[in-house]
Amino acid sequence: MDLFLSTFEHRIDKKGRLSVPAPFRSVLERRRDPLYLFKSLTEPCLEGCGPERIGQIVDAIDSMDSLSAEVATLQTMLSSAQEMKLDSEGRIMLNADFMAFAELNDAALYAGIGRSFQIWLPDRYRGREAEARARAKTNGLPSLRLGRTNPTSSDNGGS
Amino acid sequence: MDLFLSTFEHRIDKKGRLSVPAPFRSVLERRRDPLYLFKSLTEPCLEGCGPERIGQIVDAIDSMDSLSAEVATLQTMLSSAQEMKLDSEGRIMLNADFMAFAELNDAALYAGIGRSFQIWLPDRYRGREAEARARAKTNGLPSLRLGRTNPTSSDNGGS
DNA sequence: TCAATTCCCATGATATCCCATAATATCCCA
DNA sequence: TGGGATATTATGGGATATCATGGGAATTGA
Repeated sequence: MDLFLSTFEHRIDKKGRLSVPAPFRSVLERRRDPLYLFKSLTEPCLEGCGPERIGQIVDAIDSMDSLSAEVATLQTMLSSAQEMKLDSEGRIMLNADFMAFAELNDAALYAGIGRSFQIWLPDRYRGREAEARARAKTNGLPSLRLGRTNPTSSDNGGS
Repeated sequence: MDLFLSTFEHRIDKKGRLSVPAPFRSVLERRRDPLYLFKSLTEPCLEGCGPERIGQIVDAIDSMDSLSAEVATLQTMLSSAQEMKLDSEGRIMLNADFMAFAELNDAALYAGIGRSFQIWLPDRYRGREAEARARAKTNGLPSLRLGRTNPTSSDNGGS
């Protein structure tokens, strides 16, 4: 299983182009997956993933009551989602909406979080990381049960 | 699986013409599908889709009690549906009924939601989006029961 | 005949393609 | 193991194609 891991900071050039980290590209290429980006529902960042997650959202909508608030939320995700075409150098172009939403200007930080990754304003990401580490020190770790999954545990502490 | 995703805002010119976003056009062209529009049953917007969705509605009606209120509702969708012809530049012309229903004047916002898309008055759409995002922040994300791939997975926090 | 469409062409903005380059990482062989 | 040779990567810029949009002319239809 190949995952999106580690962080990378890249420049956004005058034309709005942004290189996708080569390790992320090779994950997608190995799976012959296109890349999708959408605006996070909860944080000021963009989310990147492959088609399977998009498909899950589409299927979930079809199986739910179309008048529910949850469907509206999921539709909001899809309406901001976009299949990104990479140029021959492996770069994407962020549209104005994406740029404004994550408040990006001339640089972006990729943070791999397993099955998906996020794109942040670099300074904001580093601030959040510091906060998260401080919280871990005072509040202790979230319950993480690693290794041999015992029968009842829902594995992948995800996200 | 090619889907209608992302949002696009386009101008409606003095002649009433409105460009269909190129990515939406290429989805339809790839499938050699005509484009259908109809008035949403639940919201002040237009819905756009290919023939398969129209067929689903027809099938649903056929399988229901023809005297039920639901059938009358679904028939309303069909009776407002119209096959749109695109001009050589990929534009459609909205009739007066469609324009009035969605309260459009000189601009329209396309919002892709997977297998179909919607056409909104831009400001109204953005208001709805803001509401949905606020709701997601306070109420949390809909629990995406991710596929049938892995019955034990607690969804790893989507956005 | 008049109004409303449809066809065709023009145009500016913008995305995409293709090439170049510098820095870094990887390879290879002594 | 070292160190030069080679490949990869991120980045930039000019040329080209695509797209949204607008307007005039031809065509339809009542």
